[in-house]
Amino acid sequence: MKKGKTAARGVSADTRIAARNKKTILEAAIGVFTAKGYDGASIAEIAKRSGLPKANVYYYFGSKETIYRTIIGDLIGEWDRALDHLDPAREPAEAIAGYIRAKLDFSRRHAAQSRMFANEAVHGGRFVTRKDRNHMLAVTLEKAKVFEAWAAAGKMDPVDPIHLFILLWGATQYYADFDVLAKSHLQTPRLGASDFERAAETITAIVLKGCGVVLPGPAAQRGPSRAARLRG
Amino acid sequence: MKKGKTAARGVSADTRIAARNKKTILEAAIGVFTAKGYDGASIAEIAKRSGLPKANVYYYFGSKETIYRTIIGDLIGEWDRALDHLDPAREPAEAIAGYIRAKLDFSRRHAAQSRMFANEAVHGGRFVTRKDRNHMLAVTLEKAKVFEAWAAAGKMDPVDPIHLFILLWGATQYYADFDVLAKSHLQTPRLGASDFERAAETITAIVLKGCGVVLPGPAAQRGPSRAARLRG
DNA sequence: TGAAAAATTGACGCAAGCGTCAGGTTTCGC
DNA sequence: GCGAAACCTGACGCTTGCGTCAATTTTTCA
Repeated sequence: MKKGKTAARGVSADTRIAARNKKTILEAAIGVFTAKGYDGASIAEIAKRSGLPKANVYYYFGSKETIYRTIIGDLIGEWDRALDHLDPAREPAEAIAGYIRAKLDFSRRHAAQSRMFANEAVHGGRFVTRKDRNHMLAVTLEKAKVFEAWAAAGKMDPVDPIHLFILLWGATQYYADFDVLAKSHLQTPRLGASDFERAAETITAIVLKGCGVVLPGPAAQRGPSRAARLRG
Repeated sequence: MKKGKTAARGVSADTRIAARNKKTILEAAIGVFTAKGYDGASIAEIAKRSGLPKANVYYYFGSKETIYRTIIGDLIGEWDRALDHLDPAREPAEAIAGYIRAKLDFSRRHAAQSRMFANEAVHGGRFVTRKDRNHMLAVTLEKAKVFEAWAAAGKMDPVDPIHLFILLWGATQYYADFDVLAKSHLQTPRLGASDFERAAETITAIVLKGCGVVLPGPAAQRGPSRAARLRG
């Protein structure tokens, strides 16, 4: 849009100073955007937090929107990592458990970005590019096929894969996005490793059993997965 | 905080005109807050949407914060309705199924407020009063006890009740809060009744089975619930 | 070492937003 | 009908915020 002569230099490789400053600015921006939302965030505050004068922030990023988009774009690529766990070659039990744990772990380590993304989605994804949108859809559909393949192989119930995804996403995001509520419900001043551990156990247990996931191999424990233990 | 002589008249009963205008303003405000967030919303826009001059908005509500708090406060009371389903006297299968359905239904009918609340929570609940906070916690703990009672009675597995709650909340809120993502994943321009129906079926099936909920009565237990079929 | 490129910065123009106010009009109770 | 209360509103003061600019300092590298 804007293109002042001092606008960010786009593609050319960053010098060491540029790389450092950009990183500093983005980190500060994540904090401010997370706390205030897009509209509520001010460049002045981002500048103050990063210890640079406002004009210098504009030197590296042409506008507030550019900073925001950069962060969102960077983040979307990161979700993929957790999804790698859903590999069709693996057994669903360990794959799904791995995904849940990775997703929770990511939410915990990158709580601020998670909240930023949640905020963005709540407001309709104004700044998510068509490309990012398509990427997310493609990945989702690809992984949905994995669930279907497992079901076809008799390794789990034929659950609607998209809604299952939503359930997994919703349950795991909660701890980062609604941190303040989770802390209240769990009556702790801060969500610690043990809280996430317990969350992982609970979600994993319910989902695996709820989807009738068959435990693999010679493992003895197979629980009442398939044979719904209903009284006769 | 502020207390101009023309501030809202607080407790005194509203006249018919006051009631109508307040309602109009709140409805307009919900739309604006939902779209832009607290900081992004401007009184001018709320005024324009409600067809009243800005000064008139200030006549009824002393500040932006007052409007916002009013909406949030009104909403919190509404969650309780869905929770009424979790009555310890009922059988867990139908109680939980009823709760899931009621929660999804609420999310669907009050999507804007749901998103507003999500936004508020993401930003740390700046405007949720201590009282509202305590109320939510009390209600949650009370209902957690219901799950525990069912488990003690052998009607379901001893699942961590708080984390189960979070799973249910997260899964059901998703459709309202992250509407834009859900539409993308489900490849529909608009979430319709059938989408919510399918969501309810999937979540209910997974959670009931996953928590080992025993189906009650002599009624023939229909296997893995209504096994969700795969979409076309 | 010296000139070009990169980086830094204080100050500024302009727009939008919050909340106020004074004075007018309508409604309501009696 | 009439006075008081409720309601309405255009205009204004003041602050915050986005993005710009011109001028200066620092870094790079040939």
